[in-house]
Amino acid sequence: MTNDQRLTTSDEKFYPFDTIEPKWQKFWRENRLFNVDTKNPKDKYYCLMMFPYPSAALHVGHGRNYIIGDVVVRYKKMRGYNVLTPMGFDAFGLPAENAAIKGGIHPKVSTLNNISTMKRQLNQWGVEYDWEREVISCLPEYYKWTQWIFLKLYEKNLAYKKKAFVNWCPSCKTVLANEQVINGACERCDSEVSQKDLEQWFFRITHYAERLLKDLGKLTEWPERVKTMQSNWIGRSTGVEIDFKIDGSPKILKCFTTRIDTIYGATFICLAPEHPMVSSLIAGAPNKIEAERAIQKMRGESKIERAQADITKEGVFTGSYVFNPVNGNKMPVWVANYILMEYGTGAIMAVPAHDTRDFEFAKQYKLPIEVVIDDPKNSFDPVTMKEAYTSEGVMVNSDKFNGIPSEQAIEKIADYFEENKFGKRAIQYKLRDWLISRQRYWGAPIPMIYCLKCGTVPVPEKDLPVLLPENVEFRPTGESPLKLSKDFVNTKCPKCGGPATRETDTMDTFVDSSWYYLRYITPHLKDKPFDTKTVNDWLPVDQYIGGIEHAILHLLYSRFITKFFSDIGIVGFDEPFKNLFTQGMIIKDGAKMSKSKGNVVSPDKLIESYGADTVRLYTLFIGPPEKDAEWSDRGAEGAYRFLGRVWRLIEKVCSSQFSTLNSQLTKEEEALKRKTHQTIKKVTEDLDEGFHFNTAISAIMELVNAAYDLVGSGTGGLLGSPVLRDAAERIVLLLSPFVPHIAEEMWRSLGHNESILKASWPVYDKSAILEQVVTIPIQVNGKLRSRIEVSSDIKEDDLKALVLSDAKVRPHLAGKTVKDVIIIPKRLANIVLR
RNA sequence: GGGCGAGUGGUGGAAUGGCAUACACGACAGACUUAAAAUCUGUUGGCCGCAAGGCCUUGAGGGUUCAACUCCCUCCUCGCCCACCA
Repeated sequence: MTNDQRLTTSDEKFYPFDTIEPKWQKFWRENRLFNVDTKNPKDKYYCLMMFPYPSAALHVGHGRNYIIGDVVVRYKKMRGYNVLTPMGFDAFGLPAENAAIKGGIHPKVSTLNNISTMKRQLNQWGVEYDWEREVISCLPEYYKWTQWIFLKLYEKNLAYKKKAFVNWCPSCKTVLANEQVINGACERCDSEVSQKDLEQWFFRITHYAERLLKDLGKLTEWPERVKTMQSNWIGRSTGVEIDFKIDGSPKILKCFTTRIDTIYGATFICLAPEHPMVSSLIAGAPNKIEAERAIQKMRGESKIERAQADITKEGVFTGSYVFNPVNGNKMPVWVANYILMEYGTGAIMAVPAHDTRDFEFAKQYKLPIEVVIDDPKNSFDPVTMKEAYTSEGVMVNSDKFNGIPSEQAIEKIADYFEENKFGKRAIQYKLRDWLISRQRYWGAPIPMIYCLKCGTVPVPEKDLPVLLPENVEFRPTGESPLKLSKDFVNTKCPKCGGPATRETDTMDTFVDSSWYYLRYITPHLKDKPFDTKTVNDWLPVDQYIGGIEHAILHLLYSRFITKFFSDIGIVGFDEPFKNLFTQGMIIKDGAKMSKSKGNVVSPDKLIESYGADTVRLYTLFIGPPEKDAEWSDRGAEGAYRFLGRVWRLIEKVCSSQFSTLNSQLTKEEEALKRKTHQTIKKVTEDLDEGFHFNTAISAIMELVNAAYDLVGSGTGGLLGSPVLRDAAERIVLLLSPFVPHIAEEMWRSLGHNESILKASWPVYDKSAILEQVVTIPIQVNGKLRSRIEVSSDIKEDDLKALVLSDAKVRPHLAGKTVKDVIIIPKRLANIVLR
């Protein structure tokens, strides 16, 4: 029997969660406790969870995101914030279309069905939203504005069409953005991605590369990890672009390098096989036929082959030479498979002595190696060198730059290049423009028209939305299914009225999700995507919560769109998300939950057996929320047991008679009061300083245990003490963000008439947490030997004396000299012996 | 190859220079019960010891410190991200 099969066998429930949960869910909704009037932004707090793609059903892994968000929302509400918490669906996308091809159900039908299932699940979890603001990206009232954004980008020359080698997924039969290619494979289906020369629409995100990078500095409340990933993805590097004169040609060959200090060691040039100058450079080569064949072969290598660092380097000499501007040396020009056309200028100066790849290539093709940087400890001989020396060092064989440290030479030689017009300083980014065309049906149509007379014409704003036709064949052909719809394709040119055709590609769904957080603010506007003033009142988002898998894609695109909106003056901020929290995955049997692996834990059954509060509590208690965590049904059972314990405690308290005021608290009452206030402090700090739900919950567990200790079994103990009643009320309040249904029910049982959401978060009393007596551990040379109880305001000298005379300590001091006694007030004493 | 993160009981984890193993799961024992479940009460890092107590223990090794899971150095293992990026 595995540890998950044995669930509670008792039919008896610890408490009637099956009646109280639906009851309070209905109550919260009917009383509109989570609905917000955006006209009143006083004390606003915008808490946003990444909206989901509507797949068949949610599992407990998805739940973590929404539960975390719901805790934040409820906590902030109790702290008096006006909390906006909207939800919607990222409803365009491939899975629905693939399902339609397989099962024949229209994507719109299956998507809307899935949405209603997911809404039911979200409701059952007790995660509440302002559903009046729901946005669904596949509906015309939403994608009209996605298309509008395209037009605005086009207007500003930030959307453009070009023919390019693009990533093509043969299984999804569509192109992919660079961000969607993982190790040369499709991020969705893992098929090997090939290259295709296609005419496609791009967004000029590179125009924003510098700002996207620089402004990461403003995002002080984002995880470092996400910022590092974005910064690596943008990949800024500074260097020099060198103009090489070609022997026997008036043309110039440009190369980018970050290591201009090694220019004297450059012995040849390498071009990417796709470099536009390749054909003219090989024109006069003696081995022209052979070279052309080799270059064709290199071009045919797939991205996945090319991406492997251990692939054998291949190259071929073009027959042409260029001159090294610093010394006039003639350098042969090669074509090599390790040069990428997409980066830099698609051509490099090769410095075999100081670059690992160039070294390998030079050895293979017996090209000269010239050392120009010496390691202060070693001197290199190009003949015996086993590998390239890529670190810094001292310049040698570099004419007037000899003897200076190489890192200084970078600046000096760059100046020298600019003075002599050999080239200029340049900045390169790894970030590429965002390819947004998709040859698929289930997406927002790109609002462009092609007229034989007028060329490419944008759809006028008044004609939006360009509606996605519903009667369409879904068979994937490698071209957009929209091409098959004559009614869609054939149209009139908005300029000349003549016959014209529509663009049939749809937009990447990441365009839909790059602006949805703005639509929530004024979701029903008919004449614009959002109202600028209201959006400025409510954004940036105060807390964004979602999965780490969006660290680059969605978060980078959203930042780009926001900066664009800021530039055209329709928003008054240039970063959309102030705080970002990325939660870890829930793992089952060592793997991420997925239908294909068959390790999905459905919340439905768990909620049926234990209730939503149990699922919530366990999900929050499982571990630090930013880390991955292994799901165990047994753990969930423990959470259920705890809620049963709390329920019975409150029952006991409710059925007791309470004396009004005790003149003098007993020792036990003092202890419970202190523990209560310490717990308020701990839980509040855990919620304020981060998302430390697991430790907050364990603190409440400790308080419940302490209360039980004092209640005793049966009727004795503290029952009837106002201190106990006070503790009970605080327990319910502290628990309420985590387990809202049971908390609401117990709150009413304790005699309150208003929702616990309207109650204030408890505040701890500073004087109540002070201990009059503290236990001081005593160490001798750092080893624990004894403990003593002392008054917390004891004087240091008195404590020293007590420590040295302690019965358990004295034997350890025998025959030794006390060198020092270290006292850390209220914490610890350490006797240092010689 | 580069970057980031992690490594603590049988398990999830707590402690960010000051009592290592909080809280929970599991296990064991007891109470209740005809019995079981549930509940309640204990015990539960390892070794030695009847006990008092002692010794060891946070991936390995070294260092700083009165004091190190925590800081520094070297190494090992795992995870994630990036990767022929010039």
